[in-house]
Amino acid sequence: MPEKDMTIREMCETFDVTPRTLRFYESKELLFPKRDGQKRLFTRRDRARLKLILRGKRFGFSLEDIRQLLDLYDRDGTHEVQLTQTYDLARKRLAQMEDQRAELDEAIGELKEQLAKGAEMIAAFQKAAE
Amino acid sequence: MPEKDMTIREMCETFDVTPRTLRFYESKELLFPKRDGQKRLFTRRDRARLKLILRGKRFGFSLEDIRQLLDLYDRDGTHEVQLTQTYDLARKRLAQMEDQRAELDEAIGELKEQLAKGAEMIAAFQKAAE
DNA sequence: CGTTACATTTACGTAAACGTCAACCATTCT
DNA sequence: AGAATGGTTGACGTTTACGTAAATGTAACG
Repeated sequence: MPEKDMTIREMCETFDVTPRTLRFYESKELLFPKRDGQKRLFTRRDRARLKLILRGKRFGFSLEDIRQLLDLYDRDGTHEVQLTQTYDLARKRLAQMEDQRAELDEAIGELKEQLAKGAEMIAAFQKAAE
Repeated sequence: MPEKDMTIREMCETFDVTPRTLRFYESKELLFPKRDGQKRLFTRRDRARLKLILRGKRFGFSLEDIRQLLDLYDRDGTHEVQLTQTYDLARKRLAQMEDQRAELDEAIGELKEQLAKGAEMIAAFQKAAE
């Protein structure tokens, strides 16, 4: 099953993105839809790439990072050097994310403390108001 | 001890921010330094506010949120309504942060999986290269 | 043939939080 | 006096990931 190429609308519905987004990604050389006259046709390859793009975004990679990663895969995913580069970038990103998580945890902790104090104050007011 | 007012430089060193940042905060009505002629003099009040601003930023509040919170405190921190509003905003923000942490955890988990796969592939290559 | 629906390109707009000049004033050291 | 130091006010630049508007095209429906 070749799973026919998809129009921009179909892509939008399938991946929950806007047309603007797809055109933007094309302009950034993240996607390379074929053309039927003027209209874009997104191939299986484009769909695969888009999935990776969206996943990458969830990971917090920038589009530029993602482009480079995709290019690495494309150029020659079978070379160890490139695999290793990709791997290293991902590991760095993971480290960042874990740092971020630590900070977030701290902030959450602090904010909870503040909230506890706030709750006390409000309670005091309500008592006083009786 | 009135702890003399501070110049912009002193503030920068004390709080590790740039002059631009302090002027920017003033322009956004987050700080209200006095003037000695042209020069800004940051009072104890400004320092207190700046601390809150920086803490707020760590919590991920926008400057606009922070400004509103500071205004609430300023206007009349002794009214229950306003306390409650502040409290609610903080709780909403906390909820956001916890959502964010959940997403981040998910992404970290996924990325770790990917890394594991990647590590396998690299290992396979290295084996094959022997 | 007219309308409706959906497509295209180009280009400017947006948001946040400052950074980075430029040009100038005011001390103050030498 | 000249130079260095540090302050000031604009005002434009930066970054990222698109949004939005304008003008135009194309294709199917009735």
